Amino acid sequence: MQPTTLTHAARPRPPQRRSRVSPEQIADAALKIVDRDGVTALTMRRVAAAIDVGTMTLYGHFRSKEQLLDAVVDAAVGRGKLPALTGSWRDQVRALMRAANRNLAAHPALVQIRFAQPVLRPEALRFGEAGMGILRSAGFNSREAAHGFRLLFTYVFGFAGLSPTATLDDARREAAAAIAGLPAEEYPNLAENSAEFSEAIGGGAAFNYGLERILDGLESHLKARAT
Amino acid sequence: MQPTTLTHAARPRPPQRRSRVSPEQIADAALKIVDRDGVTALTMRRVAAAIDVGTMTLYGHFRSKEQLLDAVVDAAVGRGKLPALTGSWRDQVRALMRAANRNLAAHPALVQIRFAQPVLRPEALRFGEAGMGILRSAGFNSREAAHGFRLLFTYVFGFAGLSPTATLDDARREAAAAIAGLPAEEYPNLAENSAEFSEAIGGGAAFNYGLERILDGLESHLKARAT
DNA sequence: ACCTGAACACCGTTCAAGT
DNA sequence: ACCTGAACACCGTTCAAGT
Repeated sequence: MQPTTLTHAARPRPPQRRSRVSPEQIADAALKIVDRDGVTALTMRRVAAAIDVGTMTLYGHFRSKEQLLDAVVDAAVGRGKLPALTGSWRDQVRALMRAANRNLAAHPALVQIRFAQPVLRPEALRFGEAGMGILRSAGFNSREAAHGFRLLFTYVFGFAGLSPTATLDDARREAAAAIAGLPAEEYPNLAENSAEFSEAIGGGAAFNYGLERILDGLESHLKARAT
Repeated sequence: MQPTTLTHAARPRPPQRRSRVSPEQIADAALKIVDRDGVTALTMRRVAAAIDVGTMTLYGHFRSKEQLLDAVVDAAVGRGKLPALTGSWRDQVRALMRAANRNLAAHPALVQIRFAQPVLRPEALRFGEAGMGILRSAGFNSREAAHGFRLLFTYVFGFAGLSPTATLDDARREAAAAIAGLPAEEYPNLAENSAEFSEAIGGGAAFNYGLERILDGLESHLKARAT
């Protein structure tokens, strides 16, 4: 857009034919928008403007916005590397799920995208591969490992999806305020445990409590089968 | 719109001043659209057309589309009655969660709406009230009950969110196809357990397996605390 | 060959005018 | 007082024209 002065390259053809954009550049720009302003802020026009390109140029790389969203998921998932997996199966599952939770927390919009369209792309399936491997090695049979992984995946995913978009403290205050507005006779248990209920709507302690209960449940199932 | 002939009411004032619409009528019409065509099909213009009213009339009852969505959630949640709660705490929690799962399955769009905006409305909080009551009575302390309910809620919600929008069989076929397309050396555990992995992505058996593991985990925590 | 402005068929919502 | 058409500032995407 602005006149550029390239001192090191004085070629006969037009100075900068608009540096060709790659699909990766586009996906990165889209991910940045989505992380900063949420999934509703992601429009083709805005992505194009962010990389200083005509809107229609994006359609040379992606057939539709949906396909661009797939690429955004890939970009975000690929960025989160799997953790080192050592120790007991329980240690390994814990590490894997915490890594997934961290990655989803870093890219909250992933969850919303995931809901609109199931993600069965190679990058995302690495997570399933790792989980199935741990559970099979631990002694779960094929069906149990599959269901067990699904349980863990569902929890991690649901937790991220339910995580407040505002700050956690604000969300807790809102929850407490909502409970305070209820008739206490009709909602005695919420009224009595309002602070704890509001505290548990998110955060690391809540995540870990749930994860450990699930691991307890899987472990007791494994032991019951062994005897 | 069309000229109507009202034989039974020949009043001096205009024949049918456009029967006044209530917020409930609007929310019901919106819920019907959302259940039939998904949340992306829900537009103010379409809701208005469905009840044969000018688009702007809706804004006489709801300040914004977001507020209308809140009312849609209320309408859907209010329709699903809480089940009778009898038996052990485990029986009661199971019944409650299965009812919630059934209700979310009946209104898949609820999950998407819920992700966009936390739902802290009285109707929705009845579910939390019931859950907290059961867990407190079972002997969990305030903090444990809150975290335990959050775990259960997260699971039920996540399960519904991850449930395929297409038919379950189609989704399973797609998952199996995606795994078949992966390099087996890099994804050995998915390749070996492809059938079970695809089976576990949804359905009653998968839901129940996860729920029972969570209940196992909560129960072992309760017993450990008792000793 | 590659890029892209104009245009089309939609949105949610404001505003001013209808009755 | 209640209702609502026109208009505004947006969308995703098609199409035809630019280079």
